[in-house]
Amino acid sequence: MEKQALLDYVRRHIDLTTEEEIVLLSKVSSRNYLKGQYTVQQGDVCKNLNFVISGCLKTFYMDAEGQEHIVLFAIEDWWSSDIGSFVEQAPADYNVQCIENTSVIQFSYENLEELYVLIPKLERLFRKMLEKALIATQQRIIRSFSLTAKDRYLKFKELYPTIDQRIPQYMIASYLGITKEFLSKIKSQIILEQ
Amino acid sequence: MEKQALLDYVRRHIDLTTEEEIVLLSKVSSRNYLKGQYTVQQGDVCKNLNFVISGCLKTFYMDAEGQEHIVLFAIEDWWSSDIGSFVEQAPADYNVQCIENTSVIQFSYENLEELYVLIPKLERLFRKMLEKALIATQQRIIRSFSLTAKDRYLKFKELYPTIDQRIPQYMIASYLGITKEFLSKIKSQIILEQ
DNA sequence: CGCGACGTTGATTTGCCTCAACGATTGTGG
DNA sequence: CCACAATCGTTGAGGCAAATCAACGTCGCG
Repeated sequence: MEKQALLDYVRRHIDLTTEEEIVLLSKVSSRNYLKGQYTVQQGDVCKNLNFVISGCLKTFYMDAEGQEHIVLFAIEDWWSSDIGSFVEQAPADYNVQCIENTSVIQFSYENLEELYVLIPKLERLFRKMLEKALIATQQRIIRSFSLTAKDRYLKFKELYPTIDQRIPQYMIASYLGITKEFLSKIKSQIILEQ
Repeated sequence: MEKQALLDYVRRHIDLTTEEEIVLLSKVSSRNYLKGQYTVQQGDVCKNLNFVISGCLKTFYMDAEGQEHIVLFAIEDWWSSDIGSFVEQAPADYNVQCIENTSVIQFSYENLEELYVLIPKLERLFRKMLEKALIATQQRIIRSFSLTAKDRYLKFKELYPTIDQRIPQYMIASYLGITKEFLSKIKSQIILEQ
């Protein structure tokens, strides 16, 4: 069942006893979303931290002009939430929406706080997850400042080949910080080159 | 002495017993750097996580054209390191350099790993620190995509008024992802407006 | 079939960069 | 105490990457 994928993930980072694994699973729940559904909306408090079993989500900011700016994509084995809203239990700055039919394991804020007490090793798990997320996010800032749009796109394909093939181009453009028109021009230019 | 500032910081996030505080302090060391000195250089393995007591550091990436791109500034009560290099104990992508004479408390990689075992509560402290860092870094990406250079500068001044007054403009320009010339033009434009 | 979602292409505009020259300030050694 | 270099900031001319706007193409689906 779906929770097995979560256990596999956890076991790659920390060692839990069988009892601890049972406690962990007793405090999470699984949920399915349809393509297009939101798991968080700007202004709401983000109640869950989601571990993605299958499918794909985007976390995005909607600016004053109605433009979407994608903070991150999440696919299998990734975490998805408005983390600021979740940890502060404050209104969300971002929207999180399913790009495909999506299955997740949910940690509610209260249950996760309980779990940290029941299984202190989980602090370590999430510390490591956050380290990775921070490193990746810093690298993305550097890429956005030191590379041209074309090179950012090529790097994106290199880093996330599976995502590139699954989602519409206009979302990739948003993630890269460019318009869909310009990404289209970049792609035709790349095709001409080879 | 300097280590008091670290204790104050720790106490704001977790509760340690007196014994634990003593253990913690026994595993860290304080160090002073002069303006211009590096705490990490690109290619070296980052051996320490630094908690800033006084002074200011910049973490930056030097690209193929020799241009600096600033990942973050760190002042009093902030953490400074190439976190990717530190957690993987792998060659650093970034340089960390002191912009002022700087005093830090250092956690060596080995001592921090020991400390996580001796005082598991520290996992929680660093989890929270990383949450904050990730949230701030995500917000910076959104700002860099949704705001003009001028608005990013105004936001920077709003978020980090003390940093703005302490460091040369060309570093702020680098942090904002623009050239020093263009920041100069932005500033003169702002002055004209009021 | 026809509509909506997504992608393409071209003309024009613009935000920001590059390059170059020129201050202003500080520090340093003769 | 002054020359001078180094460091940092300013200003202007010209150029380019990417945005905007608009029109059109394509495909899947109710």
